[in-house]
Amino acid sequence: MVSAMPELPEVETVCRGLALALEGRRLIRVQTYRAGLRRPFPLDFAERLQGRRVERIARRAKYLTLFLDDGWVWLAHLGMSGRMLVGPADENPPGKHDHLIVETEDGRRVAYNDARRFGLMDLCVTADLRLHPLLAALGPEPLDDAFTPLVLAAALAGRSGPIKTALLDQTLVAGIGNIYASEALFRAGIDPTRSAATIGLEEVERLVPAIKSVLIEAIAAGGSSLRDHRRTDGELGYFQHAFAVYDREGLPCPDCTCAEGVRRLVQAGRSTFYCAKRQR
DNA sequence: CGGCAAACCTGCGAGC
DNA sequence: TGCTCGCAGGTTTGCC
Repeated sequence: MVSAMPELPEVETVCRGLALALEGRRLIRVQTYRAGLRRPFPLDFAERLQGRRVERIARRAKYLTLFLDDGWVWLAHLGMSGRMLVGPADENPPGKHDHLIVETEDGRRVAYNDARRFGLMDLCVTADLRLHPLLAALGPEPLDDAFTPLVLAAALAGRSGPIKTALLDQTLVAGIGNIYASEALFRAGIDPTRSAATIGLEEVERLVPAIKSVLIEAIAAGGSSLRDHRRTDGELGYFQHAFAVYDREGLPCPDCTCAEGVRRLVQAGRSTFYCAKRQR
């Protein structure tokens, strides 16, 4: 069994699990159980996957890219509640919210399960992948060496909105979501409500390593399992136990025991968690 | 262009 | 036990 929930570390965890199950394998059976997710599946989606061998699986931001042997790429996004469940190919009927099931020549089965159906599937010619409308505008990968303080500082300049909201903008840097935005700002000691443009270079020089370290540690932990995320082997990720502030309203942060504890506020409709004493 | 609210859809936990 | 409300990891659209 496998699955996921989607910020960069969770998608990376799913990517690695899927690679173990599918790379080098031919898809001998593909079945969809509804017309699509947040948008319709591509025309003849199941037929176009059927019989193809999966050569390689990679991740770009929160997207999974499965490279097929006919020069096409299967592009998948997990939305909020999407999982990839890996198991033996048996005769079990599709489970509740299973929307797509593939079976491999060596007897494995991967079910895409997504209660909220915010996920997305598409097909794209490999040569055009970088130009795909969903990928073309994405910012740098935060774990790439090319993602440097100078790059982030340039992206933040001129943005009047809060730094926390800016980190969620996938065109600025791709892959950070609501959990890791709060956690990275805590590590960097930066108040999430500050205007992005006011974050000085020395602060950006703390923020970039903070982003990288929290993502790397979360990947090593198999991601964070709050509600949905599972690893490919069915185990829970455990990084949620390492949260300093996320979902910890009123509790002390690791660095201080101020009476009010971690604060929660809403920015652009999303919860933000931070320590007012530790973050300035 | 920037920023924000709402919408997409279902499940779950808290409170009554 | 059961109902209602609020909230949830993401992205897109539309309005100001």
